[in-house]
Amino acid sequence: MSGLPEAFASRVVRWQKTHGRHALPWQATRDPYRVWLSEVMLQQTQVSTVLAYYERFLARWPEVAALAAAPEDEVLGLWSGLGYYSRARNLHRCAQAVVERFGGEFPRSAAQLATLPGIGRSTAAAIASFCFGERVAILDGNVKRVLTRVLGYGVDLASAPAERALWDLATELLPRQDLQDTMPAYTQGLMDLGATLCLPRKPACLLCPVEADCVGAREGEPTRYPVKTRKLRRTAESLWLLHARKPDGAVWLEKRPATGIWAGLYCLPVYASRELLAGEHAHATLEDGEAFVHALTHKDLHLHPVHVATDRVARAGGGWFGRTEWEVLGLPAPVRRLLVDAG
DNA sequence: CATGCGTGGGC
DNA sequence: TGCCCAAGCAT
Repeated sequence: MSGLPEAFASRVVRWQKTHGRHALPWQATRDPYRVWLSEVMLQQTQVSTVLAYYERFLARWPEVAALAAAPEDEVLGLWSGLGYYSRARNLHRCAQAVVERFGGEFPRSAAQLATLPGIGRSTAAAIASFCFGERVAILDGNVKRVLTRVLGYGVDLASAPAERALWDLATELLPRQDLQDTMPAYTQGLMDLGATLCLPRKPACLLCPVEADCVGAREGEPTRYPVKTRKLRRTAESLWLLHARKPDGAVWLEKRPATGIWAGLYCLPVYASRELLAGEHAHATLEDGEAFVHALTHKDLHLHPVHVATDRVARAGGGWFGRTEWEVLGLPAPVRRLLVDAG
């Protein structure tokens, strides 16, 4: 391998220390609780979105035992709006597992971390490398882009063998010396390269510390990587939302089932058709609100609010919530928006 | 191995 | 504007 690995790693480390990001609120610590909290929030979520949520969580639960002792509904309430809500429920379960299985201290190896709920291979490696200097590779979206370009790795990562091979290559490229110092900077450096220079559409190769190593740059078309042949197939679905309000302004909400969309959140009653909704409220005067589209990654949800003024909803498992009550619940973003707009 | 799972931002 | 993308994981 012509000595590429060592040169590559030290270039990334040196660049991170001088040109990488150092001011993010979860970077000034090796406390695994804070690093874990940030890593889970950052899964498929951009830094700018996470910042406010991270500060609120840390202020509310300064350590893992406090989070473990919280009610799940309160965790979902603070997570509300961040998306991918299974992360919040796994976060809570993980905190409880750290307390119960590990006496309140996060385990110090990536292998042990990966046994905890919501911590997969990449998140485990991020925590272990940042906090404990372990020599383990992360492979998130940013790093996949950086490494496939540097290596000229032209196999579609949708195939599992291709992704396994890239994990192996990522491991070979890791630093080999002075790991307590180099591993945190290397891990952060790959993320920073992907987030600030090695961009999806317009990579800034002239500023890149590993341009000399980069097959994609040498070929003249780094944006060819990563290769993606599979096309995203979008679908659409219509849902009707019963917006029942009492004269005092309270709203009828139900906790959603533990699986599927918005699992565990509080929500207006959801129906697959106008007829199903109307059939359940034959005696009430229904007023159709303005439908709107809520876009998910794979699906457009066409949401149809149906307003009804009543103080009786004949459904099991829900309840009336006044504004100060529903404001702090975990609500789907479009439902929160609808309730806020309705006053 | 493929799919489901949120939301917001960039171009 | 319709895509693509974002510090992925669980099933």
